[in-house]
Amino acid sequence: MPSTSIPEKQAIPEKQVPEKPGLEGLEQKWGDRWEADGTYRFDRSKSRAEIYSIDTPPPTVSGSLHVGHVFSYTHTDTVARFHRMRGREVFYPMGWDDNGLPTERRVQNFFGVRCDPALPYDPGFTPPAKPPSPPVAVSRPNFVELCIRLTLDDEKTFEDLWRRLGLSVDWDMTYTTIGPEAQRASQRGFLHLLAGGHAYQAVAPTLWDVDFQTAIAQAELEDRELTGAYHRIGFGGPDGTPIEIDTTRPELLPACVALVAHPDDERFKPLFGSEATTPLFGVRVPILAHRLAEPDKGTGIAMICTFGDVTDVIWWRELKLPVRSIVGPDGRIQAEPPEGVSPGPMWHEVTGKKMEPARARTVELLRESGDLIGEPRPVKHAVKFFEKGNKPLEILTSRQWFVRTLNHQSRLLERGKTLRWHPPYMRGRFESWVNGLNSDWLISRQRFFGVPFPLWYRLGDDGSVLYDQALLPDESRLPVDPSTDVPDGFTAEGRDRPGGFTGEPDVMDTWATSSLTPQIAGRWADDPDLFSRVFPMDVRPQAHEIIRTWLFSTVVRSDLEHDSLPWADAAISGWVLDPDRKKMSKSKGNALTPIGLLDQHGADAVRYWAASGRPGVDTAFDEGQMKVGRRLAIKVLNASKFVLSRLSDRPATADEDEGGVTTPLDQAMLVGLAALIEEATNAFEGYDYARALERTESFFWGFCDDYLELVKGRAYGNQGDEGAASANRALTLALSSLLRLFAPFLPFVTEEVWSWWQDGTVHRAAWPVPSELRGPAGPDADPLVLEVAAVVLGEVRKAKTIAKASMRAEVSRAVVRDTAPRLAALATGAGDVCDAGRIAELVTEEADIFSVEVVLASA
RNA sequence: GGGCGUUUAGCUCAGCAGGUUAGAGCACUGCCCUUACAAGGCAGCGGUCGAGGGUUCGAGUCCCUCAGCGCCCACCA
Repeated sequence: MPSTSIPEKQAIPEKQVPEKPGLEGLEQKWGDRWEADGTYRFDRSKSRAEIYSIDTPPPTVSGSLHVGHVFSYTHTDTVARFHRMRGREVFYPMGWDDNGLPTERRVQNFFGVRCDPALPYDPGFTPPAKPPSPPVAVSRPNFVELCIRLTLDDEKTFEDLWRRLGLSVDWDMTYTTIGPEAQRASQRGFLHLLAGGHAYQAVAPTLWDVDFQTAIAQAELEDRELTGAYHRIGFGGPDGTPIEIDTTRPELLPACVALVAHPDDERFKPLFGSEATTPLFGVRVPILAHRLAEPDKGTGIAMICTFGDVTDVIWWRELKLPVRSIVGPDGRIQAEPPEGVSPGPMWHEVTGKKMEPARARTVELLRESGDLIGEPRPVKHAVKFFEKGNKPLEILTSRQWFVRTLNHQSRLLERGKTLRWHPPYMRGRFESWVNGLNSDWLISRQRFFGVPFPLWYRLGDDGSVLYDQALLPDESRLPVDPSTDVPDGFTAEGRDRPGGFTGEPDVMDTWATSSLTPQIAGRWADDPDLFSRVFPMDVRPQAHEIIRTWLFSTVVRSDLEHDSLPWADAAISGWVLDPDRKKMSKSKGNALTPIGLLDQHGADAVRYWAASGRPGVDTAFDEGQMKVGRRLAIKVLNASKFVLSRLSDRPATADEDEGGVTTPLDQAMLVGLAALIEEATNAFEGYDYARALERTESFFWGFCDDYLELVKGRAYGNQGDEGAASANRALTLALSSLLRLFAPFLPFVTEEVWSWWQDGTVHRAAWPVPSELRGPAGPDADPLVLEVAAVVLGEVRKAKTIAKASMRAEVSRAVVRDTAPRLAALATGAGDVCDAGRIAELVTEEADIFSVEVVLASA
């Protein structure tokens, strides 16, 4: 039997510089370590002033993360890391947006189920092993359970990717937009809106997606260019003369309620007040005047249908016209004709048809009846679609929930002005959206996987729904599902019985929930203490395309609920563009999965590319930049190795903190670095992480190429102990600052190097300040010393290159001509210049124009 | 139709308050195993800064006009 050896206590590794430093394994090593040490754990005992809180965008989990996500989430992470190092306690939760249509669709296909809100909850339900056809009907709670089950896997995958990328999220604070806390917050928020008169129910024309069979909000619209056709149709005029109108939607003829022309249009003035007769259906409709009718569009007179487009809605409302609707929720011409239309043969020709066939048939009929004038003329025109949909939207009349926005547009604009936008011009998008609002915010959806509206209605003795008698739950009951829960004062038997109650069947739109992400993440409904410490938050990072949805709706909710902005800053990120300058789509991005990029280039390298994309600017996808990032990370390792191995060579008695920086060249480098710290700090405070990175990187390369080369010999002791001590002291000071400056961008490699010689994590180390370098540099430090030395060294290198000589080649004599002050600066660094350039004799001559004459020893 | 952004080397981009011969990286060319680094280093080639006007001693940088590209918004029969 093999002896069981007691595992030896894990030896704490000596702080040391590896012989051959590399990037391999750093992500696993430090990822595990950060998790074990709780490096990014949020300390909720801190006060609001000490906390920096981030309203993280919850990615939609019914898909996969793509490079665009990696891009923008990296931006936020660099900012989070900066503020953490500045001493703020960073509240950086991660949310998953699992609520909504995309998840519903996946669940339906994956499990072979469909949701029927009328069914009771079945606690023992298990989905069939194979998706059956037709799908199994399940209750809403059962359906929601399946949605949650399916999204859990995605959420794990997403978390793994984020950890791999090095996001400094506190993974104990994740939330989901369908979880109980989110439901509680959503329902509580809704009840408050209702109590405050900000939410209301109305039967009104709304945009309707016939595939999803749900109402759609203005913010979810998308214009798409389609080829349609103008059809010229003759209406019967009052005096028998036909009135010609142009329409792209002749199938809506039976829904026609009026004709309309501009009030000043002389051609039609005589007709206003009289009636015309629709072709085929023979319905008499009034001829009216309205300013929105454009004389030069079509024939100058249009037919108003209920409803062909949003202009029809305006005409219908302002001209107080009747509704003559013909389209059902499924997108087909309904069975019964509307009032005023005969259920005769013409109606039978179109009823039950979808729009396209109905249009085709109507055109045939018009042609047969002689009411089609000329042939249809093809036209390209913009048609409104649900952004996630495939069919043109219809406008249907239905009962929906709205949140008032139109009555406080100006206050919302003020909020937008107070919010600090990064970059500032993004405010314009918010303002044009608010100015363009044409209806209140429609928040109800005729779907299932969303937060239910927390209310029921009384039923009349005849079984009719008494919409004005809503039954609301006490807040302590939240979250409730009215499809299974019972209102106070009723029993389950009363459901859907005359005299009883019925549950509100609709759910809230996904934006109605995610408009509360600050409240959800801050646990507003569950943990008021926490909420008071994080809200209003510091920053909302997000992409520009959802300013009109997510950003806008969050501002609305915070305004109504808290009378404040939800955050002080909005950091807007751009898109990732593929090489064709198009937005990188998921289909194209699939060839380049984020995990694949991380495998190939490493997290620090991918982050480097992402962080080089400036705030708000669309950025080209560029693997070349990742290679550059990787090279930078390797350079950090090697340069650090040089600096620190010098450190360990020295006798143990050498105390780093005691030594002074006495050499002017070292002092010059330190004051240059102090200036960099100032610049990088300012850039970060203005959310310009890209500038901070660019400046730091640029300094770092100069540091390696020039300063390191110049002081190398002296650091080894070529010029005596004091010079060596000064160089080594300056090198370690510089390395410490540079690592901290790079830490937000390259968290893995900087942490690795930090661990070679420092205690604790670099990510909780203090962000560098200029004084820590200006102090040791002393009051007489002159940056010119390094500048001139570097230029002279460059000229010497150039001479060697031209002579095809090695950089080690000896220079017997070098003559530097320059102005007196610059020569004076050079004189103080001459020892290092000669050392680095292997110059035997350095001669200076005063001159107006800089030049260096180099004589190689062997030449 | 209104608005915003953008247009700088072959490619990707800096150039923040106007100031000496316009910068970086990639790519390309040449040289160099130099004791931190050859998955490296050093150096070089390459641009009349979208077009045209204007302000200024001086403009890539400010103003006007125009064009290309992209985006946002709009009551597109």
